[in-house]
This record gives sequence, C-alpha cells and structure tokens, in this order.
Amino acid sequence: MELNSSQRAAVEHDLGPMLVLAGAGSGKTRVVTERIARLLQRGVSARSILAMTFTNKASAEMHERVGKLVGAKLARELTVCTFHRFGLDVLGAETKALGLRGKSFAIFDQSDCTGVIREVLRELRSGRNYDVNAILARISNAKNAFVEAEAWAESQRKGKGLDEYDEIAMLVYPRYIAALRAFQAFDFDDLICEVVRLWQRRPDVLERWRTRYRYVIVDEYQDTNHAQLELLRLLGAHKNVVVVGDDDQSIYAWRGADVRNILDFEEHFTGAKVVKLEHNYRSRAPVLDVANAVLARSGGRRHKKSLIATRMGGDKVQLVVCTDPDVESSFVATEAMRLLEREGARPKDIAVLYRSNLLSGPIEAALKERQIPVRMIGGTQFFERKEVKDLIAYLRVALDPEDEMSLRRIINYPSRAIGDVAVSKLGAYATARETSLWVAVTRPHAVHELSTAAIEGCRQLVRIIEATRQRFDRKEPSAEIARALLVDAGFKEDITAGSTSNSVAARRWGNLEGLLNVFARRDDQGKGDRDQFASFLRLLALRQDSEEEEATDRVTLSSMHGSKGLEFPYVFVIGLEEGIMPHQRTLTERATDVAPPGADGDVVGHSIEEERRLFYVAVTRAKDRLYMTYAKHRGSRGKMVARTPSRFLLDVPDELIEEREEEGPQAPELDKTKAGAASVLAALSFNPFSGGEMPLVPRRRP
DNA sequence: CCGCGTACTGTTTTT
DNA sequence: CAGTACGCGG
Repeated sequence: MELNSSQRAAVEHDLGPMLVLAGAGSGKTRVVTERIARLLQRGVSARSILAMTFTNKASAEMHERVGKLVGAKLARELTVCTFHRFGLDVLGAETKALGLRGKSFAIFDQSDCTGVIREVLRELRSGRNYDVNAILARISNAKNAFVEAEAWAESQRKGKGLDEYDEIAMLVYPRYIAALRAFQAFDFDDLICEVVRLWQRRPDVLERWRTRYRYVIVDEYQDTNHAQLELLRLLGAHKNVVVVGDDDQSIYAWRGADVRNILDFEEHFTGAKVVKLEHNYRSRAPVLDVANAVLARSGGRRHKKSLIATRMGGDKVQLVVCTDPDVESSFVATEAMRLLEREGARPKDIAVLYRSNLLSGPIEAALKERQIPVRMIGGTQFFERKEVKDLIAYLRVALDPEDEMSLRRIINYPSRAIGDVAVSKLGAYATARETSLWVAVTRPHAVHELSTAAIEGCRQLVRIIEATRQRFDRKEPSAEIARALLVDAGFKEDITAGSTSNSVAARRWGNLEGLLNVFARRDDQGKGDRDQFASFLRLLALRQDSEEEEATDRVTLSSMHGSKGLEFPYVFVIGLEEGIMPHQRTLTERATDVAPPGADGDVVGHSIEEERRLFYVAVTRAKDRLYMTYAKHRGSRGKMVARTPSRFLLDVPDELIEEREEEGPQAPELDKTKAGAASVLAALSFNPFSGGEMPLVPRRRP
C-alpha cells in the first residue's frame, strides 16, 4: 500500500529533530522501518543508526521488519535494542572509564533491589514494617531526576512535604547506593542514569558514542523518563533525533515516564519538525468511535489530534453484562469457540485483555476446558521466578565464585545449616582476612565458632560448585551441566517438599525444565563457550520474554499494558468495573504512593487520566470486532462483592454500543465442580515451555 | 539452626 | 484464599 502524505513526510524528512505523533494503528512501525530503509538507501552507514524501543518484543519486531525491507545482512549492522540494553552495552564497553574493578558487573532486578533495601532496613533497625517496593519507587524517582542523596535530604529539610516514606527513603538511599557499589551491581535505572553521568563527566567518552551513532530513532517516546531524555539530549545533541509516540497512549507514568517529554519535545529539541499521523488503518469505524468517545472526555494537556477511520462498516461494539466472573469467562470462551467454528477465526486472531493479571485465571481455565490453546503475556516474569533465579545463581557462582550476591542467594538453598548466624561469621572471616565470602566458605574449619553442621554445609556446597565447575571445564553442554546441578543440589526434593501442593511443585519444576530448554537451544546453536554463557546469564535479568514463539496459533491473554503495540481481529476487554478499571489503587491515595512526574499534587486525578488512556489502548487493539464485559458481582480477597460498571463505559454514548445480559447456566453446583476441575487442569498444564513432567512424588514425611 | 504453627495482608501495570 | 512474616519449641 502507498504511504499517505504525512507518512511520507515522516519517512522522507532529512536532517534535524522530528516528532512523529502517531495515533493508534496509524502505521507507526511502518514509518519507522521505511525511514530506516530510506536512510540506508541514501548511503547512511547501518552502523551509525540506533533505534531504541522499550521492550525486547518491540525491538525484535522492528528489527525483523527492517530486515524484510533491506535484507538480513544489512539489518544485522543496525543497532536496534531497548533503552536498557543500550545502556548495558555502553556501561559494558566503558568499564574502565567507570572505574570498575574488572570488566564484569551484575544487574539487579527488582527483587534483588528490594532485598538490598530489606537488608538496609534491618541494619537501620527501623522497627516498622515498611513497604520496600514503595521505598524503591521513591529512590528510583530520585535517581531518574539525578537527585543526589545529600541534595535530596537538603531539599526535604527546607521544603514542607516530608511524608514518612520520604524520610525513610532518604535514609535508605545512600546506603542502598553503597550496597550496589559493594556488589559492583547496577539496577535497571542505573543502566540509563550511569550512562548519563558518565557522559556528563567525560566529554571524550560521549564524543565517541556521538560519532558512532549519527541517527537516533526512539519508539514509544511517550514512555520515556527524565533520565532517558537526558541520554537522548547528550547523544543526539539536538541533531538527527527522531522520536515516535502518542501522548494519548502514555500509560507508564507510574514507573516514572514523563509525558511532558513528548508534549515539550519542540522545546527540548529546537527546530523540531512535527508530523501527525491521524489515519487509523487498523480498527473498523464502530471500534474507533468507542475509542474516540472515551478519549473525548479526557482532561489535561494533550497534543491535539483526532483519529480518522479508514475501515468503514463492521459490527457494533458489544457490551456484555455478566452476573459473575464464571459467567464472564464462560461467555468469553463460548464466544471464542463460536468465532473459531463458525466465523473461520484462528486462535491467534483472538485476544482477551484485562486490567490486572489476577483476572486471567478463570478465563484461562474456561478456554482450556474447551481445548482452546492459549498464550499468556505478562504475569510474573519467567526469569524472576524464585527457582529460576536460584538455578541461575548456582551457575553464576560456579562460573565466578566472587559473585557474592549469587553466592548469598544459594548459600543456604536448599537448607544446609548455614543460617544468618553462620553467614555473618563467614562474612566476618572474609572481611578480617580481606578475602571473599567464597574463600571463607572453602575453609569453614578456619572460621571461628562455626557450628559443625554449618561446616558440613559449606563442604557440601563447595562439592556441588566444584563439580559444576569441572563440568564447565570439560565443556559439557550447558543444559547438561544445569541438569546435573539440579540433581547435585537437590532442587527436586526441595521443591517437592517445600510446595504447598503437587500442582505448585509441578509448575516450579516445569519452570526449571523451561530454563533447561532455553539452555539446550543455545547449545544446539553451538554457543557453548563458557564466557559467552556467563554474559548470557547476566543478560537474562533484562529479558522478560523467554524466546517467545510468536508463530504459535493461540488465543492471547494479556494485561492491557502488555497488549500495547499488538492488534487482533477479535478482542475481548473484560472486567470493566469500578475498582478494577479504573483500578482501586488509582482511586484512593496512599502513603506509599509516589507522585508521577508532573502530577502537581493531584495524584488521583492524574492517574485516573492514565487509566482512561489505558482503556483507550485496550480498545484500539481491536481490528474488526470488540467485546467489552463486566461482572455485577466479583470476589475480592475471598468475599463476593457487588460491582458497578466502569465510569469509562458511561462515557460512551448508548448508540455506539449493543448491550446484553449473560446470566449463565441455571445449575450452579454442576458448573462449580466443572470449573474446579478445569482450574486444576490449567494449573497442571501451565508451563511456558514444554511439558513440565514430574513424577508427583508424595510429600516427604519426616 | 530448622520446622511448624499462627496471623496478616494483599496484588496494577514492567525494563 | 494463598503466600509470607513472625514466633516458638525441638
């Protein structure tokens, strides 16, 4: 298809900064890919182009689509990656300038970071039970605003608003930073902020990166935070920075994204050209009418633009009022079945979207009950699951015993009598001898007053690690090494004994099998080298998706956030009730809340606007037909509660919607037993990879 | 130091 | 209702 005039303007724009305001479904990715292709055609070196996105999925897709246009060989020379990956690469290349010991460092994910904060709180003897995530969010905000610990304390002393979380976060902040430094670790924010800091103090280093990347393209620009803006300003120096985004789809203020970046782009990058893409090529008119109706009620600052439908005709949007979640999920599943059988839909044409991952359970069960294949986006990230992190930590210790964070993680897992007391004794020994914790572990007899049980535990651990290291030396395939490690360390026994039910145990073990499969795939590709494997392990923290098999033909279940950038012929948006959409957390202010950038006091109003945009994002995923549902009753923490429809539904004029009621089957008992069986089945077969088969050993009895 | 019992408390979204 | 945090007895 031909490009329209504004698309062409964006593709053909020459030099200088440009903001492309790309409404939902307006062909944004196409514009970006064609633009890159055009730059290449005109003789720009692929190595000098940097395209940054937010998710691995988005960057993979962009890379692939450019590859189709310009060929795989050329595409390989491009840098297409996430912001965080770019930051990681810069830090990795500049370890010397950063003054790091050696060239390796760790990346701490959220749970590592909250662990550090917990530790700091313990040292501070703060007494109270603080919400560590809230503290981390406050620290993250300070970091991204480049507020130093002292400056923060200073400004707080002068200012009036000192809430209790500010106070404790200020106290924790410097110790938190010190702890990360001690571990030679970076958190996610550091991957951006430390690059900015480095570039600011070392113009010579910045200059190298500037000459390397002459053309910078940023996708989803509305999601950038302050630090990312600074990174762009330094790198792009007001030239050749092209950003693409849509302020109406800004849904990440809660994690520090600042919409003002896109609203004020023309001030940040003087002389910027602005192009608006307002033709929607994705959704049928009735879907778009609903989306526009919701957006029309939106307050606050916006770039003025309206979405114009190009695909006319199509069915009215349906609103299905259900009595409860069971009815809702059986409606979705039955209707999905009908689409598959009667309307020739493929499973991959269908998506079910919800505000919170909690809502996915019943839907997943209902679809599986009807043998409909599903894929879940989001949920607890695979590489953040405890057992997965445990295995990775073991491997990292085997590869590098000086990796203290990993060592601490597994030093007493599974339990081998090395408790807090033993660990601090080992730590004291290490500090006194100016050696590492690992060395202390290898000489437990030398450690003062270590219990005999703990000494034996250390010996055991050393045996396991040594055995693993020898396997690495023998260049065994990594999957085999990991498998042997699972046996040596007794993962299976611990999981079986420590899980509340067999299905939980099966899921955990399945996750480990999944990780082994990831390793096996790498082995097959011949990437068996030890150092490569070590850096691969480090990277795992950064990747949310586990080698996603896009090609699979499955019904998509996703959070609304996770659905951004995707599109489906048939979309169900469920759980449209007050308290869920908009979510309760956004309706009532809490002490632990963090004001998003630019909220100016009205935190609640600000976040409701964000919920509205989130609803808009969800609705605009639909190409042909959209179903919206809500339940009149829904359980919240055990108890059934009456529900009212989402306020956003009330913003849609009646004539745009076809409403109907679903009452569900008359025999509730029968339905209930069925649902129970279905969810057990779902739990058993839940596994991101291949069948996590595990002999369901009876629970160990002492 | 471990395991068991009891109480509580919560779940938005993700690099 | 589940998963976790904490306290106590071996």
